[in-house]
Amino acid sequence: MSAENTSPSPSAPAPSDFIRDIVAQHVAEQRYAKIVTRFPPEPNGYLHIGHAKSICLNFGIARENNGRCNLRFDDTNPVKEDVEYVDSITTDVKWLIDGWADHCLGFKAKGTHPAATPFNGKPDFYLPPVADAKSPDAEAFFASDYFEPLYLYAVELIKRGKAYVCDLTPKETDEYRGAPDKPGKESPYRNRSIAENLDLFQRMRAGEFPDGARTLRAKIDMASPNVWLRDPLLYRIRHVDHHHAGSGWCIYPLYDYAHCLSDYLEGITHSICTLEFDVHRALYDWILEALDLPRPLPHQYEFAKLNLAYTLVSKRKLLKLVEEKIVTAWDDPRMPTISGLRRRGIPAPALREFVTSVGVTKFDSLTEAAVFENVVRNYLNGAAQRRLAVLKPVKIVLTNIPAGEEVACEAVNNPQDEQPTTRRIALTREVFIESDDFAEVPPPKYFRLKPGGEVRLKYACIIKLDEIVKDASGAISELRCTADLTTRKGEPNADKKVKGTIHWVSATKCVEAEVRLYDRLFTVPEPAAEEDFLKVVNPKSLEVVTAKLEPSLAGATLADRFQFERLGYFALDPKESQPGKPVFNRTITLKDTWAK
RNA sequence: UGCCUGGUGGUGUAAUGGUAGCACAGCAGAUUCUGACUCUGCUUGUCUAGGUUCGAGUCCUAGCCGGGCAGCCA
Repeated sequence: MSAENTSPSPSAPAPSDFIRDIVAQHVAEQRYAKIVTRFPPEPNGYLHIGHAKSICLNFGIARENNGRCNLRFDDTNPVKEDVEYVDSITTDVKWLIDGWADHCLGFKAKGTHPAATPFNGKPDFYLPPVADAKSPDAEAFFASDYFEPLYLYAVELIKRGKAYVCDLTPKETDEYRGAPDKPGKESPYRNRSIAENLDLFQRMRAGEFPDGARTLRAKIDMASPNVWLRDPLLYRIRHVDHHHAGSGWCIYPLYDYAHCLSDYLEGITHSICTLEFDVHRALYDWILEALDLPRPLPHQYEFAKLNLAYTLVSKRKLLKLVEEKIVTAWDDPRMPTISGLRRRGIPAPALREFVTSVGVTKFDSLTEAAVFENVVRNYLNGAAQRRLAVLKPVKIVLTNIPAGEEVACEAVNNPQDEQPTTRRIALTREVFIESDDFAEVPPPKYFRLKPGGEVRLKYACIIKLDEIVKDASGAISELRCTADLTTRKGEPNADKKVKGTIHWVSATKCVEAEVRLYDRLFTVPEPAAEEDFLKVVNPKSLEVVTAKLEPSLAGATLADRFQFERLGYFALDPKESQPGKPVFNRTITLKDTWAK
């Protein structure tokens, strides 16, 4: 990959969008010493394909500008969060950016916290220098590591008369807020003295009050047309331990308060989020300005999140699919989670290519599934080794080949390679072909095997169907054919043309494997728009078969990507495949323009 | 009937006052030892109405339509 090529794959042009335009302008005017972005997931679920878009945007901007992108857990709500998710998210991010933007990944030394350090004569907090993300002593950033500075900033806000402790109940707070088209009402606790606020806030931290009894609120404007400016809550009381911060706290900051200050502490320059946070930007700016902080302030930019046809990207709904056992787990290969896509066999560069190709705008769009499928096929077409496999076998007996004889054939590993390599496969008396590749009563324009018809066995020779043998129940037990060995490569009739070429495996030299065939999880393009998305789950999203594979597939490794010729792209299941007992997942089918 | 934001072929996206382009999808054909890939051709678009301008997808005004926002979630 050339140094100036900033795209997710070596061949595509460097991406350009309205956010990158803004960053480019800031770089041109040297507004910041270094471009620093962040990816701030809440550890309350697994990352999905929508997050992949955000990851590629944030890390992409970092790598294109010799900057950095911090992985920061936005873990301010201990009630919903868990270390299980911290681990899965870290794994997923690293997997997605590996070999592309891993050198931009901002991590810190394990266990470190910001230290109080004056800056330009003002009190401020400094983070330790970033650590090598590949070191075992490094970890991601955590908003919960900033609880102490955040608390001190809140005290400062109180001292400046810009925050107060409010005793309204949750219900009252709601009523006082008013409605979008109706101004709110000021809290009766709004004008407490600074001394009283300081005392109360300190006692909130000390644990003197029960959950929900008091909050810390910003003093802004209860009549603002933007409801997020109507004295928003900054802190709430929660007497629970925190998965990362431990047991030291019973007050926890809310998103709006924690996020902008976390960005500030980390020296983030461009804080990129999705459209629904647009109305929060005024609050983001208000908090930072109210504190009169000494260093350059971060700014928030919003883009439209990814919507993909036939898929859901709501953590709540994805969790429901797991809980209802509609899928086996968060990383079920049918899930749009990053771990599910990985398990399905989608290569990280293909995922990056896709989420980059849809672009970055403020337009709420719905991307067709075909776009994703095209990118995956395109990538795999170049990357996958061709192999022969039969999913639903029908036995063929080549009556003119003696039992025990092996006819050596040469198969191409990948015709897309500039210098394709080959391997040997053996044609034997008995072989399996795909049941779809035979029709006793063929439809019009059927190119495959039919009574009295000829077809080529790929890499081998042309065969002619002589006889259909059925068992007592009328089911086909075998097809007796004659092989024309003179049509093999290198033989006199090698160039003989037949309409159909089909795949096959030797019945005596093959290996068996479980193969999982996946289809889309939902039957409608917009499952999220359904009143009950569980009612549009595709009942046929998974089919399991015992397939016959060419022997070389017994040596498949997790990193391998295969095209089972004429069927699709397949990869070993990293979770359930065992040595000697392989399990393959179908990543995606080949395009099929043959009318079914 | 509040605030924010957006509207370019079927879908997604580009054009930053100067030839509406690209990708995917679709259709037709060529090629093919994968009905894949590849190649060729075709269909289809600036929300509406005014205005500014030599010239408007782009700027202005009004309207229409869509999305988001009223958690002690993020």
